[in-house]
Amino acid sequence: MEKGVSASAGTKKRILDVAERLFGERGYAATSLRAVTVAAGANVAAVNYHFGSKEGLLRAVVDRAMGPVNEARQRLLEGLLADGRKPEVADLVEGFVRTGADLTRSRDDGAASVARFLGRVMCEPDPEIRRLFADEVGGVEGRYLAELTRALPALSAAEVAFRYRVMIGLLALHQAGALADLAPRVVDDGSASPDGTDEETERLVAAVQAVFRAP
Amino acid sequence: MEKGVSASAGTKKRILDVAERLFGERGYAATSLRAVTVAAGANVAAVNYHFGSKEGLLRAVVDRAMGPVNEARQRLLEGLLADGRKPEVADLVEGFVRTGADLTRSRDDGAASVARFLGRVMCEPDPEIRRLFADEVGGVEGRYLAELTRALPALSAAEVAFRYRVMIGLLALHQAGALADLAPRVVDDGSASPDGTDEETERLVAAVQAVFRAP
DNA sequence: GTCTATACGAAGATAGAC
DNA sequence: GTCTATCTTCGTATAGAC
Repeated sequence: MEKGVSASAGTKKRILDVAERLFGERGYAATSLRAVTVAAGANVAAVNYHFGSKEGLLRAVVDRAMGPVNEARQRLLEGLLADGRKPEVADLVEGFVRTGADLTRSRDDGAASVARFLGRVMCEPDPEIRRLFADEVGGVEGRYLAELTRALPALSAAEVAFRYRVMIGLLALHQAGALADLAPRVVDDGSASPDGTDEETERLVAAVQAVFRAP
Repeated sequence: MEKGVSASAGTKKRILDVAERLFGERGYAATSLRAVTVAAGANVAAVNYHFGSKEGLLRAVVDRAMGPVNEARQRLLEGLLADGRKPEVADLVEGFVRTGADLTRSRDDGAASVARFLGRVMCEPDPEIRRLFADEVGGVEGRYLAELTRALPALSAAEVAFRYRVMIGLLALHQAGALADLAPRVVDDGSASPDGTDEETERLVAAVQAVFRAP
């Protein structure tokens, strides 16, 4: 237990890494534990040992993936609320979307796969998975919803909640990569951003801000 | 072939109905042919006989479900283009979204299940399914994209295409019922619409219009 | 032609031996 | 912690009853 860097700890991490990638690529239901374990160089039963079940593995992957996002959102919200300031809707939206979308660059390995995984999980229809995800995410997200409601006194709570769901939904589709191929893409006209900034993320932020700006 | 209302035609239709419902509830990958056939009171092999394969069944269900939607969109577009008029963005969006969302009421039975099925299929990650769906839907949707591009000369083609994908994505989430529970719903404050009109659809139309209105 | 009964090989998850 | 064995369930194929 000293360090845990025996072969075992490596196995556990490897399973998490592979599961994250495969769940993201094929979806949770369509991914077999066998596919996960052989790709991780582990035995089929190792999953049951480490995580109890397939759903336990999913929960562990979600935990690990959402941790940094939740922290970033927490910090960002505290920044926006510092000195008793009243945060702007545009800033709340931008912060929320960007902390999700920027996930792609925030991890050492498997950059894109975390994002795709989370987006994919958010789109899963299975009520059990939805509940699992809501558990993990509920706390911080709820605070954003509360702040948005406070910043939009002209709108009914139901209206704000709807737009909030639109934001989460679009973010999920974006992260899942589903937004990118829901329709034939227009050939890129050379306006691709040169360095780190992602054009699609910018557009997403702008779109969600537009939704919240509506009367 | 005269009428086809022997017991057989009933079986084929029943399989389609059940598949539509189950694919919508659990997703395509997670639905077994056995679950479909026992619920339809038919034999496992009947699927293979009538549709060739599981994917053939999916294709048939998509065909049947999208037919009326494509027709409605086609008619609507022709109406907007009549007399050489140049359609408004707001009308294009409203027509497109509403023809999708109103699907719920347009079918005799299994009203909601068609919509959920289509939304669910649109969210499937499997590239083969995406291609299948694109085949079915491409024609009419492409015309809407073209008209939107024409109606928004100030925006780059890539920007219009992005917003178009946002529209499709939100519609898919809405139909899949995913928008409804992506976040804790606010308790309905009694403002529920009295008769047929769906409050959520109205909000969706407004949200998408807002996206297209952005600079 | 429609449909059923049944079988096959592959792959899945889990339990228990080691 | 790992491996093996087992039991289930999957999609598909075949043969024949109506």
